[in-house]
Amino acid sequence: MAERKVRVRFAPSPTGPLHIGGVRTALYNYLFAKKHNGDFILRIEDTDSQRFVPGAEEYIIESFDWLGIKFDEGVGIGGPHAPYRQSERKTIYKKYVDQLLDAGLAYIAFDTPEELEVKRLAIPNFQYDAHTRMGGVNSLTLSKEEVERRMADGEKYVVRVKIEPNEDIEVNDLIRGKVVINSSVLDDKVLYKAADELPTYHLANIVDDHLMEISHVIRGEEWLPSAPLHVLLYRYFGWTDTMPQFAHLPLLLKPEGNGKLSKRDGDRLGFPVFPLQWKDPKSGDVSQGYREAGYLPDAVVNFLALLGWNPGLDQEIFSMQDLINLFSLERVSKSGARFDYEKAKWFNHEYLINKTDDEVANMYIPILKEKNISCGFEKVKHIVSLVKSRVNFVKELWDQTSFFFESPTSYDEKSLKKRWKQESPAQMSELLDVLKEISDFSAENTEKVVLGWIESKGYNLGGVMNAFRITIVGEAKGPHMFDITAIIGKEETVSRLGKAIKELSALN
RNA sequence: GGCCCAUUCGUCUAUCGGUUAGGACGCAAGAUUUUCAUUCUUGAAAGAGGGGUUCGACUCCCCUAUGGGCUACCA
Repeated sequence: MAERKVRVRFAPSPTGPLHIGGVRTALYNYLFAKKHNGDFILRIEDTDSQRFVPGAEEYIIESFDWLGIKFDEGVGIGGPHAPYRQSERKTIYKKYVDQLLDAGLAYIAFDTPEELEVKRLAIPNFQYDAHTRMGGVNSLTLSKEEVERRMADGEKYVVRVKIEPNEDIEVNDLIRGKVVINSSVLDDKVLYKAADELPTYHLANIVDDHLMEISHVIRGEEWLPSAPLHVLLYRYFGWTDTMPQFAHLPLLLKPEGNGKLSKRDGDRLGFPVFPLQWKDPKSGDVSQGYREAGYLPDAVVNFLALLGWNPGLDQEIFSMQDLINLFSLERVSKSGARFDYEKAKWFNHEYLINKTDDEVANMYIPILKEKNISCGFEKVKHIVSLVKSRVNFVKELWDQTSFFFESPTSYDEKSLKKRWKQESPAQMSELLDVLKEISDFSAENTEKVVLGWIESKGYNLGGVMNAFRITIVGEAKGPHMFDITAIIGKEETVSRLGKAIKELSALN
């Protein structure tokens, strides 16, 4: 095998937001390219003018930008094989369609979609192939003059590949090994539509991969059945020497139930299936995105990388560079992977606790601003350091820290029942007096004084501290009590305690 | 229906003929803690079924079952 520069591509169709499965496909392509010092190309396959959705292309680019997956060439970047948008390559495809036509490897067909629909209904397992094409309206059954007349009249036609039956076609898949399909089960696929002067996926894909010198085609398993058609096309064009190697990735499946992961699963089970939030331009429906849900891009990448691939190590946390170093197609699994949202959350938690307090504070400050809370950076940083390990997402921080900024407006029932005792009001009153006398309100000093007081009185440590906690936090949760009091300060501590004594005394 | 692909704990997976079948998420229990968490320890939990091949199969082959994909003038 001759040495060939690794060049791979991600070729989405701009028909909507990028599905998380597509993101994984792109990620594997990226990892493979970088591992082999190759190029990663973004090609937009917009050959279906009917399904084009405005904004989808921008969405795709923004998604990869967020995830830190960089393209070397393609739409938005440019490169030696521009243009990278298939709709801008019409004239290129036309030339290759004609080449096939001239060689007798493809033919022109005038059958309308309606006529074909009738046949499909009437004939079981109907497909346009060697057995049925002579019953069609095409350049094989019509005279040359008739074909020319119809074309001159502007009649809409398509170009179909002519597939010879009874031949076993081998596809060498890097993940699955040799896959053999008999050409008789293939149909004469449409390669080109005169109506919009655009090729279909199959033709455009082969021509572009060849022209762009793609060395490996890494795509979803849904393409496996048409892979034989693709190797046939390489053969028809005489490009077998440089035909890329194929690797078909297992699909991402629903977390529960049957079928592959879909947009609706996200809505139903309450998790994003798209990298970024997407607002459908037609319906106005908004779909959740990982970014908006509070995920860290590195966590998403790490999680996705391990969904269908495994380096064979016990380690699970990998940086992008680790993934690049370790990645290999041989270690991609063959069976579909069920999407596990719980594990995705765990990955985010791991990445979050590995962020510095500075980084987390910077992510948290905008959320505080939204709540009209202004607080110095150092103080936010201190608070974050105390509770960071408790959350999976930055936005969950509010739940764990609101009492640092606002005094409790109510007291949690369950906590009261369990921790607010008969003697609590009296003890809290005494504590109030003790606190008022403290001048150095640092965590260390306050703790020393209060614990000393508890001991001298012979009170139960847990009993006092838990009641105290309820008066300050509003419930039985949160970090070390004296860290809290030091942060909110003496005045606020005394005020909250006094207020709670008043409100809670009535209970007993 | 036809064709293709797949099948190890609930989930993601390791194992590439010989292991007490390993790890992680989740779950449960315990420890730590002034609370809640975190953390730590421990536990339950798997080779779809049936035939072969072999001294020996999770691992190789066949059948069945199940799951998935494709079957458009969509990608």
